[in-house]
Amino acid sequence: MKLGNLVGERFKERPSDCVIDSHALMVRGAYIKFVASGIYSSFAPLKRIFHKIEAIVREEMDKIDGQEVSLPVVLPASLWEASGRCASVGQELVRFADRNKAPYLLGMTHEEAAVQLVRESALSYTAYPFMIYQIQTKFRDEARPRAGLIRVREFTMKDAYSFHTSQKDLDRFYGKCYQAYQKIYERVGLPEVIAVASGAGIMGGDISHEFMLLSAAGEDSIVICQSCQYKANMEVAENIVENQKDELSYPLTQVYTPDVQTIDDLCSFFETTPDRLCKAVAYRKESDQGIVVLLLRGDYEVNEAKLKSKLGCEIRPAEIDDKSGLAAGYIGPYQLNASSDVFFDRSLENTCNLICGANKANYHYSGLDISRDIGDIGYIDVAKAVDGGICPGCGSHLLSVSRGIELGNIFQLGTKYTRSMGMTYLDENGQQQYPIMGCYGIGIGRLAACICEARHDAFGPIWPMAIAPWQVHLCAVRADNIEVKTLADRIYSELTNRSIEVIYDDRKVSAGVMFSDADLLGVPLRVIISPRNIKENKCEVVSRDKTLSLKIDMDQCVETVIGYVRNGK
RNA sequence: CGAGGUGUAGCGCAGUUGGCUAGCGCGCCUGCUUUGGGAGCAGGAUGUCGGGGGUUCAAGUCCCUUCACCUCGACCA
Repeated sequence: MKLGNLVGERFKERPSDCVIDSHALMVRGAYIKFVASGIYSSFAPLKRIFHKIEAIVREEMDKIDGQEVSLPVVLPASLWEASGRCASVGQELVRFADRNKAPYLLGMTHEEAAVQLVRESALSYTAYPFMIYQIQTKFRDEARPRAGLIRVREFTMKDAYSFHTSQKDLDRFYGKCYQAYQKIYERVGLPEVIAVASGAGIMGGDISHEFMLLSAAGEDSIVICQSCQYKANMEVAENIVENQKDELSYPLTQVYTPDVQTIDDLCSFFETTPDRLCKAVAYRKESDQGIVVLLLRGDYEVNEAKLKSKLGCEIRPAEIDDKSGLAAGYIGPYQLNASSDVFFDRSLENTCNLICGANKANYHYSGLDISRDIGDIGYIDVAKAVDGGICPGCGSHLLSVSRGIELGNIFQLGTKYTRSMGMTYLDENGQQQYPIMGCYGIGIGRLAACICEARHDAFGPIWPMAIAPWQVHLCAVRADNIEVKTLADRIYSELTNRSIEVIYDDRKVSAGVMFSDADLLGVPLRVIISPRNIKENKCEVVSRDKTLSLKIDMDQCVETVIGYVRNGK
């Protein structure tokens, strides 16, 4: 198509509310148009990118025997009541009533709808296994959309659901899907995406992986071992601490510490380091409003995700008042008010001579030896893994913590949904069984944004050939020159006739404008027809990533370009 | 939900202790000149100053209220 007809205004100034580059470039290049917080319309270039990504996703899903289906966006609330999620999921689920006041909701994930679709169609074990998938709009009323297309409320997602008659078969398929995902990220131009072990979140289930692009703009923390294959989301990363007890355990001694509350203050007061402190953090459980006190070594942070899953309920930081019986800033394990649940983190195992709060204002203890002073207690793992920490996989001290953007996930769901929704089949022995499920998601828009985030320069995105909105950007520099125009028109129609996707710029604008717009559109191959080139009977073929720049004879132009396109240049 | 910030033309912004017809750059339209990295000159169009209420002779500016958006946190497949 001709660039002059492409609707959408490109401009050079960076929009003030864009924090990350992919967002700024997508606005500047007229890929997206803001509609409301976390809600965008897409212009043609982005829609074309979506089509290509979706085509790749479809191919890879079909290769592992996926069947594309379509599930509704609007679902009756009763479907989610059956699984229990109507109650368990919070405000991100949009609920509304139809004209008859019947409750409905907007699908944010489709396990229930998937089970509902196939429930009566797979009554015999011979129907298994199978996988259904769809590519569809989801709506999640996120508390805080951000970063352009990275975190939005309305988005397109490929979601897939597989059904199996044994854990072994689910394991097998899970592995195939894992590989299919890696293939997808490779094909769309992000081979550096890694898989990390993750938590279940609202999906429920056991084993799960997230596919992550390491990026400073990421919202997740990822723990990676530099020496083995261990990779995990911070939410589930095990934290291992190996302490050596001092030879001498000093007696527990109360010390007057006026107005010394923070870790920093304590360290300077006692002239010591945070690892010699026993820190206390208090939470309130949402389930019964009970207080939980967590004790951990002063140089570690609480991993609230791990704590939540240990407690099995939501938590929030406890506001410490008089009623709680806790002395804010001076909480310690020794003679702690017994009305709280108390947990000791692993980081305190095998320690002595610690400093801790004395449970009364302005006093601390020194010389704490937990096994001597508190007794024989169990330790749990609720601290955040740290840079340089011990790897649970290989035991090296080579853990590093990075930021990452989640580009997809795969879950083993077990029978949570089939059981709650009464989906059964008869096995070889005529026994009624619940199928075991897996589910697999990829956000299409977020993937496009991440490709832009990972593949751009100061002037615009550098789209990989496989997903670029067009394959070739044809520039007729000085289109007012009849010779240029005639030649460029001819090249355009020849390339188009050979099924090459060409965006053709024959506007009567200066070269600067033309090239800047081309940079913003990020098309991988650029062909330049200009009076200067025509004089030598040449045309120019350059790549957006600047790795290729050649002048070739005009009559070889079409073949050369087609060659590069086919090679995925 | 907590804390902070911003709303003035399509975009980026200025607008002082309230004061005349609300400006600048980019973009847009017309004409002429230019033409290999966002051209020059001349002319032109475009504003409920986020909304509502108030104070005042007078409000973009002060007060109250409300909405939207952004950032950090909380939350989150």
